[in-house]
Amino acid sequence: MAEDKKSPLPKRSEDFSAWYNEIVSRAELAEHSPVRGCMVIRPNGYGIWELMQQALDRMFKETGHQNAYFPLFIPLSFIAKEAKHVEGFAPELAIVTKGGGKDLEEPLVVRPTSETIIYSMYAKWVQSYRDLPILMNQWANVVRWEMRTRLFLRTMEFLWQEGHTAHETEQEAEEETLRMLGVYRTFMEQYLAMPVLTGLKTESERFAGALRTYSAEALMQDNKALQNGTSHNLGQNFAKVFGLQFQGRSGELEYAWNTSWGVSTRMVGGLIMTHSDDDGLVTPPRVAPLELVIVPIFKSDAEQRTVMEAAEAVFRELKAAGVRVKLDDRDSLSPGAKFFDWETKGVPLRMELGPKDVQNNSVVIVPRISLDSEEPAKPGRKQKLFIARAELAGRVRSLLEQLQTQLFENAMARREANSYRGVTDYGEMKTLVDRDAGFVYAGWCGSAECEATVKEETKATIRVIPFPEFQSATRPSHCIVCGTSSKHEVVWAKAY
RNA sequence: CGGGGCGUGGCUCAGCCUGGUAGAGCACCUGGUUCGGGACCAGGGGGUCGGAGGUUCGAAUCCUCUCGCCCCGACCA
Repeated sequence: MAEDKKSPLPKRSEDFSAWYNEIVSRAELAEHSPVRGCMVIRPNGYGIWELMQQALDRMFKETGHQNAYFPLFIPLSFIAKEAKHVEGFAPELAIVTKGGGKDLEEPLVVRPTSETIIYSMYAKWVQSYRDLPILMNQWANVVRWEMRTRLFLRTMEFLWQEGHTAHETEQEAEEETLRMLGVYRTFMEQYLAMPVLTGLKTESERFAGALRTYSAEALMQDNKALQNGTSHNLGQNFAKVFGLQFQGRSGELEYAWNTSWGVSTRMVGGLIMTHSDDDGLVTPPRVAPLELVIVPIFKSDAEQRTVMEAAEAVFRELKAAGVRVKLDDRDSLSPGAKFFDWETKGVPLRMELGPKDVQNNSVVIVPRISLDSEEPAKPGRKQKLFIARAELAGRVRSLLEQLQTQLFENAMARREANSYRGVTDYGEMKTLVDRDAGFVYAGWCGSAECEATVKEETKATIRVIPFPEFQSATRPSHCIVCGTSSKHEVVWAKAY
């Protein structure tokens, strides 16, 4: 690397928080709005979100869901109907009390989530078991009055999707809850290249009004956990307060079983904190608004003509092959400046195209992170791949896939290297949590007291009671806090 | 809500202590030379210093009030 002429990014290892903020800013993903706690999502950031949306939307449709839209305003009385729900959301509600210059008869809540309005409507639509299941999703914005905010990770208004379903039986609802958690996991692994632990949330971390909450938890590069998506089995709690009833197969009236599940623009923050480095943003190709950028290089006018001609041909070829590609023809920046620019912005592949390449009928491609599957870089240099023009489209496709895979493998290796299994000594756990070691697997008796003790003493919380495939070969026998017999192996970590 | 910090061209900030009506770097515009890892030269445009009030011949600078933002702690996708 050359000496930075522009002020360098804060080092990830020295000030993670400043590093994160600078990446969001320099990659032009988002910025603060004039309103405290809200964010403006800029095209580079929104482009990532759009690709996330497209992939998820497809997956939701494939699992039988339809999109709909419910209103932003919810009568305050609706929120108040479900006791736990109000209790959970009351502190973070934004409430509209005036409209058209007059006090409203009933205050309107700006939705923090839409269970109440949606199930009140489902109640009108459902008569019989034949009307079930209802499988719907909505893409929307929601507002939760937060005290402290971070761009993407926690803002007062954020974008998300919320799936809401109604079923005939508890079992169907549970299957749906788990199916959608599985969809999230697949999406996070395959698109975000982000390994996640899935499992059950403890009672204290449960969604307000749910029977059970499941989540997908990822480990960020500062070894803090990020809850990246949740799926709730709501039981009949909302059905009962909104009269969501149907006539069952045997004739009597029954309450429907609901689920809800959501992921938000928080995932963009998770993406940044999972893959990015001291050179800037790193984006997995499948959610990269730009997969490849072509930087032409030339000196004389004659060179410019031949190089630009070749660059345009390459551009057309890749575009036709379905690659999200850009030709950076700005004449105000030197090639070197463009390299830095696109690196900061996280474009997966950079193509350098100069007179020599035109001569050789080849191109140079530099991947944003180095690929184990390719010729290693010379010491102190970036990995440079020389690719024949004839093989271009195919090689680009395969490099993008390799990059996607490499990112997932790197993230997985990092998570595993920062996971501690079989921890049985509370002192040891405290030490691990204190130095932000990552995920700590330990036994838990199931009591809220022990959970609260740890939270108070270490700031760590139970992220998840992991599904069997994530559990350790040897199950812990005792609760790490109180020493009585262990009910579950749980994963502890400090969280966002 | 408690603690800390900050509001000065688009951005980052200096000037404030020791009042004399604004500066730098970056960015931007024009022209030229450049171009394989952040180019250079020359010329140029742009701010009344968060807001209100006060002190003073004179306020970015001193005083009072006020608004806003950022960071750190208790809640949350």
